[in-house]
Amino acid sequence: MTLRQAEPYGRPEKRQAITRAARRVFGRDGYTRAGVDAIAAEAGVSKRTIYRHFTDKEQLFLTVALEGADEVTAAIAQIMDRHLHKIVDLEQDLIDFSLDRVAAVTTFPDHFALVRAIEAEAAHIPPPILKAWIAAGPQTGHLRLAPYLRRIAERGLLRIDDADVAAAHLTLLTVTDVNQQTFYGAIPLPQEEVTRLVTAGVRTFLRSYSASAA
Amino acid sequence: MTLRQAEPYGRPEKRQAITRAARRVFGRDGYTRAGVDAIAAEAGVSKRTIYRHFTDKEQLFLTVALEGADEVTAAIAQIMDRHLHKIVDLEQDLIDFSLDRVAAVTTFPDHFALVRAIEAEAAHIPPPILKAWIAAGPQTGHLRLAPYLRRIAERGLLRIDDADVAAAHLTLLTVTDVNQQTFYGAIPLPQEEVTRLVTAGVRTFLRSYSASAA
DNA sequence: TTACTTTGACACTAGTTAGTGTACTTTGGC
DNA sequence: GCCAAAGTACACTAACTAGTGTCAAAGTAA
Repeated sequence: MTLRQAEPYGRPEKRQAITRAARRVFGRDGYTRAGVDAIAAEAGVSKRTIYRHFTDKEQLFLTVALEGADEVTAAIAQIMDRHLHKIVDLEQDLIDFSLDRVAAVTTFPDHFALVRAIEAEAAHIPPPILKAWIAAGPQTGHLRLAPYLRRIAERGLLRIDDADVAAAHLTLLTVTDVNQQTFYGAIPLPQEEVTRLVTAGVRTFLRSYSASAA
Repeated sequence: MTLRQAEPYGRPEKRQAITRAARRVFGRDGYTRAGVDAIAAEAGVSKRTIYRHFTDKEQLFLTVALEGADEVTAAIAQIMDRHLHKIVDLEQDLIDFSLDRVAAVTTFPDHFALVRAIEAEAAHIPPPILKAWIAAGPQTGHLRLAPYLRRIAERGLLRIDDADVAAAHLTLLTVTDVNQQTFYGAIPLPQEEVTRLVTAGVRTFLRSYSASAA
């Protein structure tokens, strides 16, 4: 089972149509429920073509998952740079950053619906591939956030022992909290409520990690 | 669609055999993959009997989900009482409490495998029933934890504005962190790693909520 | 054009699954 | 031992699904 196809096949626009449709249908229906016929219809492509581009329903799923993770990771990297490059008001900047990060879930609804599907399938996905997914997605988020926090700490605005732990905690207190309550966007939450959660999370984070604390 | 059957039918031990088997199979395979035949075999019961006790595969699933939530909630209540009734060393007590709470996931593996299945199905579960599930399970956890924290704060050991928020944050920093990394126990994590995560979470919580902080 | 790759339409296999109908047996209270 | 409720065995349906085979059509590059 290969993670990515080495040799490309067919017309790229067809391939893209397939992956986009697959992302949508997998996210909407989950892996098992999603039918290859439905994906073909959604992509405006013959089912036969799907099986020429991808060997398996499983391979299609995993391809879509990994490619989507890359996309989102790139988007989040931009959000980090936008909000955490230069700090004016640390609390406000962290809140704005977290709100944007949370909003990414609604910006890529298909992908995050797919994330739910992956977590559901976790027990059925071969461990090495699952690890690859974690590495491409969630883990990268932490690893990229940590250096920003470290730099902020170096400027004397935070007091951090282990930046990786701090990054994980900030994420838990904001993004994870919201995602858990909304089931990754499946159940909507009013924006004001999101702001409340994120603000509370950032404040708890800052009380714990601010430089002024003992 | 009724949440619980008003009029009981059949022999209770059969019903229990069915629900236990269903919990296991649903947890192992997920809702869609799980076959009613498999559940019947696992329960040592005729498929026909299942359909005499439950109208639907869906109703069976939801029944199992709600009943399991009650069980786990009761167990967690005990853990809270055991660790948070009288506080000796706050940090150590919170760590021990959280470790036990995390361990509950492995104590009820079938149920928490089912939790994954529920989260996966979130978009396909009728909202009122999903709300009932949230109320019976995770939410109750927070609501019951909050009073303990409030009492500890009243004794001057914590500084808490909103006990519900504090309860949510403690849970996020410990249980949620571990659950996310292990996919609710689907992927094992060495105990020492669990202890590290929980300890770090409790410390961050305490730095933020301890009475000595500004 | 020619030669070649890619795609489409569509029928088809083979397997699975939810749920039902029915006739028979078991169980447990009286 | 009687009887009604409960459970079993099993055949069956209707539907759905992953994946393949085939052959013709359409795009592409020389």
